Amino acid sequence: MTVTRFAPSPTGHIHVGNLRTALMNFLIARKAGGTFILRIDDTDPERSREDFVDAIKEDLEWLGLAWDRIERQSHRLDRYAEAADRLRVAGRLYEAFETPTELDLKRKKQLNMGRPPVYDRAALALSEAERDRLRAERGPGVWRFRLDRERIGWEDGILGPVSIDAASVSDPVLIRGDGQVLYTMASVVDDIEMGVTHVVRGSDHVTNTATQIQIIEALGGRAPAFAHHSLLTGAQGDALSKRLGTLSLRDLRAQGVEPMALLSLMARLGSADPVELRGSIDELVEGFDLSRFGAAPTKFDANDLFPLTAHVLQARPYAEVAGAIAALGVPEALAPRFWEVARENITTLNDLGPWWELCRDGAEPVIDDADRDFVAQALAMLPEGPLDEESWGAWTAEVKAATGRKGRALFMPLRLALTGQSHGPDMRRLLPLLQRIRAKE
RNA sequence: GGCCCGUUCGUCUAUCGGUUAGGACGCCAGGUUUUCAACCCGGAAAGAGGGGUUCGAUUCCCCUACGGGCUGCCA
Repeated sequence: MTVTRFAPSPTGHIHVGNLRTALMNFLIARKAGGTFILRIDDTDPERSREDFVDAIKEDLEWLGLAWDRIERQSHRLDRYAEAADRLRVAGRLYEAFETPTELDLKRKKQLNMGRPPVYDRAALALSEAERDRLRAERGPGVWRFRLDRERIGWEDGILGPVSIDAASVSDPVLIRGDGQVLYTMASVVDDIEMGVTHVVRGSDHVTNTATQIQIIEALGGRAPAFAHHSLLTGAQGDALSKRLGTLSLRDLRAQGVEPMALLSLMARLGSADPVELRGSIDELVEGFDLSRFGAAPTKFDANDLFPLTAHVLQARPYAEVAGAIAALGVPEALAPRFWEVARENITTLNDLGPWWELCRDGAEPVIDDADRDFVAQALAMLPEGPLDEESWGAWTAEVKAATGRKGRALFMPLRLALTGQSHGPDMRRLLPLLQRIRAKE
């Protein structure tokens, strides 16, 4: 049974980087017919916020990434405490009392001497009496996991064989001085107890994986299959984290990005398979292959989302946008035709508004001096009363016969006079929708 | 500074040592369309640099440069 999880901490909104992780885990579970767990990493009560939990769920629902199970780490504190006890008994957890300032100093010293900034394990040499004294003086210490100093290797689902020497890594702090359980610990305990079989996460976790493998083994668990995807960078190669403000899912949604456009891109970006717009999540599942992803940092350009979004919309039946169109104030009698006409000329649903305004209010005519007489003559021939899809053809044929103009010289001045712009929907179908023609007034 | 990963068209990438270095997106040109889009067709466009190994390196090894990550009582 394949079990994957997405474990966001509710300290902010989900952004494209998170989404990539979430999507990969989701797709792996779906493809294997397994379970996808949404695990809210809310062990830190100071920074976790309930409104972010809601926002995360809302974003995932918007995308259609349904979870089979939801877990909250804040409900599992006793499990972490129990695991910590087992590690203590096994002699793998030791209390350390250095202050952050002291640690910082140690690191700087090591760096100056050209040595790796690895915790020196001074606390391991403390006697019982010294520990009691420090505890009395400074309060409870932090609890560090004693790493076995050997090379830790695994077969990574994306990176291939990876190995890290534990001697180049500090013994990780698992429990803070105030008793707060840290990510490294909570994550491992949950993965073991929830039966997680596959973990996909960003390559910023590679070193964590090495230490977590040892913790898992110390707890008698079996390490899941790990895979680390590359991190996204901005289009210029700059770190994406600097620009996350504009790349949260909420912002993308507000900009009109369609879920399937976003998912189609994220499921393929950085992989050897081409980005193809998929119509459904099932199709995404089918075409997903983790082993096709590369290890190099991946440039992400939000602009790539818009052509995909335009494609999504062009294929969308009226029934699915009826609500959005009604919200613009388009009368029901006009709405289906309005959609048929406008959808080929929009990038996002947000672009619908201006087209409706054109239909409702008409446009300030644009008339070239050279065409002034021609346009006036043509407008005089435009029939009064309701227009239909035959009107444009009949009218322009009549104008053509009267003026001798044809082709672009015939049509473009009329388009400009009626719509105020040179681009737009098919005039034959647009004309009947125009509620006002200001050039005529 | 240490550790880990990486570097092929603008972008994402293919190539299990011998290829006219392929595809996709984007871009450009043409066709179609009264416009735009869509669609069709065509085109431009790439192996970071230097050493090895080899009959032969994009491919294997080393060095350099560059990029990303980690080096937290964050996740």
